Order: sequence, then structure tokens, then C-alpha cells
Amino acid sequence: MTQNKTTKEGRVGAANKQIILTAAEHEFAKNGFKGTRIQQVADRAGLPKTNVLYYFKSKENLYFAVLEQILDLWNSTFDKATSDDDPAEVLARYITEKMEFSLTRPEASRIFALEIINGAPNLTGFFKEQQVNWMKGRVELVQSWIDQKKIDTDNAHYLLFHIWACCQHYADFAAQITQLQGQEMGRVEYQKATKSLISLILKGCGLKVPASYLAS
Amino acid sequence: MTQNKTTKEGRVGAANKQIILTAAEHEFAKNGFKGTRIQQVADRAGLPKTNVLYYFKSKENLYFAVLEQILDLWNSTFDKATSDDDPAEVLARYITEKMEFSLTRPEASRIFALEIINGAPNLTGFFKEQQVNWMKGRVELVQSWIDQKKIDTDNAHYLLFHIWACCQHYADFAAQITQLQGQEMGRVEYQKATKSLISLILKGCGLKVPASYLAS
DNA sequence: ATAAAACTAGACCAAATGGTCAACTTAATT
DNA sequence: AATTAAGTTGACCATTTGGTCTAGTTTTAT
Repeated sequence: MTQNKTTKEGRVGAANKQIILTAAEHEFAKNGFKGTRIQQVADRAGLPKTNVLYYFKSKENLYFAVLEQILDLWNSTFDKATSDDDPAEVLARYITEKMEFSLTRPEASRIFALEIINGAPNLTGFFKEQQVNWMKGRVELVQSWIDQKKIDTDNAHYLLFHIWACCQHYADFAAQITQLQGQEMGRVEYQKATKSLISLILKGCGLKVPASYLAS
Repeated sequence: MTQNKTTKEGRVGAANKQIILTAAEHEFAKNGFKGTRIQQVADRAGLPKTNVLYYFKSKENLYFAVLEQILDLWNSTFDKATSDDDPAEVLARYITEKMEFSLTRPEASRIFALEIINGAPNLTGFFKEQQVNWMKGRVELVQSWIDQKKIDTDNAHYLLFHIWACCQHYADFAAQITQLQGQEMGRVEYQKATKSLISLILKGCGLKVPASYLAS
């Protein structure tokens, strides 16, 4: 008889919560926090507005829940790479993963972009600390490669920023890319872009592109 | 006696309009279109709200005016480069200019970023056509360099996207960069980042970095 | 000087919106 | 079967906000 002191949710609740979260991710990505109406989320979820507020006490609360859900997706194999690994392999794989993320979860990327452009007012406390620590570790890794002369670049921070920038660009600025190319980027185009980017970054760091990542 | 059929603005009007536009750029960059209150713009401009609406008939109108003003800043020497020019010189200069823009007008960059993330609903018609044409021309330029074997990259579109992505990142994601580095990027840091980026991109395309752009 | 136009600004309004309430229905537990 | 908790929903409310109206003040042109 496990029983929380607060309200307990049944099956229906768990399912609805997820439906609402997905709908909310859509809407927040499209309109930002201020621009999103609870009613829109409700409509997309196929539920009355009151119902959304029943599960998530307020709009802010709902937004936090969306952010939290997205943060779990941030992991990658790059997190566990060490200074003994081959930078070419590690970076190529990291870029591949980030590009895959932009392809499959562009909205998650956009929500973060909006949040950061607005000064990241909600990415404080634990979130912030976590990210800072991650960055510190990855900068140290790249720096160790630099020290070992395994990689030819002058600043670990900037290299990482440039990789993110390029990968996220495909998600965040998809609308512009579609306009400028006259067509949406599908999986095929993403693969080409990924190989093009890997080539650019690795060569730019004096690395040889591993055979498996070479453009066909 | 030149006289428009519509209202004509005096000196006070011209000055106020500019004050309001600057204030609006600030606010829109910070909160997006929906998130910005006319009252906020008025407060920042030091004028009553009614006054803002007197000069710009509506919030939408004000937003368009801000967009239009920003678009004039988009020009660069890259626009006039030809296939006879040296790609290394041209690209290095283009990157330098774009980075300078991110440093001096980050808010202009952010307004565009917000607009595009939202699907660029207001960058239609003339704006869109203009941009598409610009892109077409620049892609042709890069392609001609590729054909002449002056530059080693497999796709002109993607190369341009990657350059933009990196440069804009410093404006759009400044809040994140500040958090992760523990300090804001000033002119000195921008110079380092610029050189780092130039090195990355040029080497990534098999180009030699011109002496004047080499990191010290 | 004076008339017309440009500008200022407080009062006000209708619509939109986040959120509450109370009554009701369905699901879960014993 | 009965009781309790979870979930549903329409009616409603207070506040915010884009925008109007009107009446007055300052600039500008003649």
C-alpha cells in the first residue's frame, strides 16, 4: 500500500500527462513561453483546458515539465570519451549524434534555443551547474588532445561552440534552410550535411576523416 | 512646398520614431513579438504608450519597422565577391564581418533568430525573395571556386550554413556562452574566437589562412 | 500673429487569457 | 457493492493588453 501524501495518479493520468507534455513541447517550440496559450496546448492534446491545469498546476509548471523531459535527451557518447580516445573518431561520432538529434527532435532543440536567446531565465540552479560541469570536463578532454598534439586547434571552448552551432542550426533555423534550398531537409540531405560538416570540422582541426564517415 | 498626402512628420517626430525603434529592438530581442508589451517599449523610450501607437499604428507595424531597419545591416563585402577573388581572403573577411556584427548588434541577430525559429512568418514576400536570390548568387560563387579546385568542400550550401551558424551563435547564444565560460565575451575574446573560427573553416576547406588573419 | 498640422497624454474599452470553483463522472480499492 | 480517490468539464473571474477617443499643447509654415 504505497501511498504518497500528495495526489496519486492512475493510469489515465499518466497517459494524459504524456499527451499533454508532447502537445506542449510542440506549442512552446513554435511560439515560445509567452506566445503559447494553454488553450492551444489543450486543443492539440484533445482535452479541455481545465484538464491541462488539473495535471500541471500552472503554465509555468507545464513549461518546467517540458524542459525537464527534454534535458534527459542531452546525453551522448561524447560524455564518456577520454583523452586516450581518437579525437577524429570521437568528434565524428559526436557530430553524427547531434545531427541525428536535430533531425529527429528539432522542437526540443528549438525550445532550448528560445530559452537561451531570452537569457536562459529558467535554466538556473541545478540545470546550470550540471551544464557548467559538463563543459568543464569536455574542455579538459579537448585540451588534453591539444597538449598531446593529437588535434590542431587553439581553443577548446570555441571548437565545441562551433560544433554545437552548426548542428543546432539545422534544427533551429530549419525554416530558413527550407526557404533557401527550396525544399525541406530529409534524412538523405541530413546525411550529406553531416558528412560535409564532419569533413569541415575534422580537417579544420588537422584530423583525418575516418573512413566510415567519408562522403561517398 | 513638398507635401505628402499622408501625415508628414516634423523634427520631433523623426527623433521620437528612432528612439522608439531602438527601444523596440531591445524589447523584441529580449521577449519576442508576443512577449513584448507596447508599454515596455514606451517605458524604455521614455514616452507614454499612446505616443508609441501614434507613430506606429499598431504593435505589428512597429515590429515590421524594426525588422526593416535591421535588414539594412545585412550587407557585407561578401555580396560583391567574384569567382576571380581569392576564397581564403573573401571567406576570412566575411567571417570577420559577421563576427563583428554579432559583437556590435547582438540584438538584431536575436530578433532574426526568434523570427526564424517561429517559422519566419513575417519574412515573406519581398524579404524572402531577396534572400533567396542572394543565396543563389553566393552558392554559385562558391560552386565556381569548387569547380576551379580553389576550395575543397563538397557542398556550397552547407558551407555557408556552417559559417552563419558559428557566427550567429555568438550573438544568439551569448547567455549560454557567458554561463559556460564564466565571463562575458568582450572585444578581446571575440577577436580570439574569430581567428579560431577562420582557422577552422579555411583549413576545413583546404585553404591557407592569410597571414593577416593568423592567430597571434 | 495666426491658422493648421504635428504631437502629447489621460481616460477608457473590448477581447483575450491564466487560473478558480463546484458539480459531476469514471476508475480503483477494500 | 460501496466508498474513496482520480479525472472531467462548463461556468466564471480578475487581470492584462492592444488599441481608441478626445481634448489639449507645441511646432511649423505663411
